[in-house]
Amino acid sequence: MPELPEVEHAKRSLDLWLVGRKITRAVIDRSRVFRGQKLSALSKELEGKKAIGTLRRGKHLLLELEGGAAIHFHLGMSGRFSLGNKQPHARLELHLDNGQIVAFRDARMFGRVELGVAEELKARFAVELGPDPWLEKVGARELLAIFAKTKRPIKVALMDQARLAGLGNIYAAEALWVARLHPEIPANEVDRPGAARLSTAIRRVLAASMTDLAETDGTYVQDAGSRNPFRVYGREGEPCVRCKKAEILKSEHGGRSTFYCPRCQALPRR
DNA sequence: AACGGAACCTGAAAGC
DNA sequence: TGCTTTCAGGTTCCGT
Repeated sequence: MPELPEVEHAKRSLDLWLVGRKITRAVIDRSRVFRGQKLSALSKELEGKKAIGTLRRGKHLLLELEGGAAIHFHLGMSGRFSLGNKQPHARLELHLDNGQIVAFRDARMFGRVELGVAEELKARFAVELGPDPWLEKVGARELLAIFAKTKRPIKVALMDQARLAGLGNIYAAEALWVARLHPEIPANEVDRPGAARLSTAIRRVLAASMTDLAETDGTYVQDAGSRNPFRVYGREGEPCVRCKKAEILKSEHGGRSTFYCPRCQALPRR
C-alpha cells in the first residue's frame, strides 16, 4: 500500500522510535522478505548496534546503524512498522535498550528487509531510482526530460521508479487529475504547460497526503471503514468533485486500475 | 530495448 | 450465515 507519503511517515516513526537507541536483540522470522540474505548471522550482526539515522528515497527506507551498516526496507504492498511484542505478521523485531520493541510487519511478504553497507545501498538508490519529487525540485523541465524517452501512457511512466521515485498507483492517478492530464497520453506528448501543471500537482498531492497521515496518526486511511481521502482514486461512478458534471471513470492498463474524469482530463485531439 | 501479462502472497470485502 | 470470488497503494520475471 505504501507510496512515498506512507514511506515518509514510516521514516518519521523510525526517527522517533529507533534513532539514538541501541538494538539489544533482533528476531527474524526467516520469511521471504529476507530473500537474498544469509540468515544465519543476521540477528547477531544487528545486536549491539546503535541506530544513528534514517533515509528515504522514493519508496525505499534505510535505517543507518553505527559502524557503516544499514537496514534497507521496502514495504511492498503491506509492510508497516509498529510498536510491541508478537505483532501479527512480524517479520523483524528490534528489541531496544529502552525496553521497546519495533516490529516490521508484512502480511503479504512483497516487502523486503536487507542488511547492507549504508554507502553501497545509497549508491544503488542513486543508480536505480529517478529523482524523488519530495526531496528534490522536479520541475517542468525535468519532467519533460524524463518523459521524452517513452511513448508509454503518462500514468504508467509516472509509476516507473527508475524515472521518478515514489509515486504509485494512487498518487499517479491523483496527480494526473490535479494536472488535468488524461492517464493515457503518451508520456512524450505531454506539453510544457502540462508538465508544469504536473510538477505542482505532484507536490500538492504528496503534501496533502502527508498532512492527512500526520493528522490520522498514520493509520492507513482505508483501515476500518474510514472515508476515502482521494479526489479520484476509488471514486468510479461518482461525479467529479471539480467539474461536478462528468462521472469518474475506471480503466485498466499496465494491469492496474486507474481513475480519471473524462471531462477534466480529456485526451488532446491530434 | 520495450511492452503486456503472469507471478509472487495474504486477507479484507464484495458477491452469491 | 458461510462459502466463493475479487481485489489490493509493488516489484520482478518471462515471453513476444
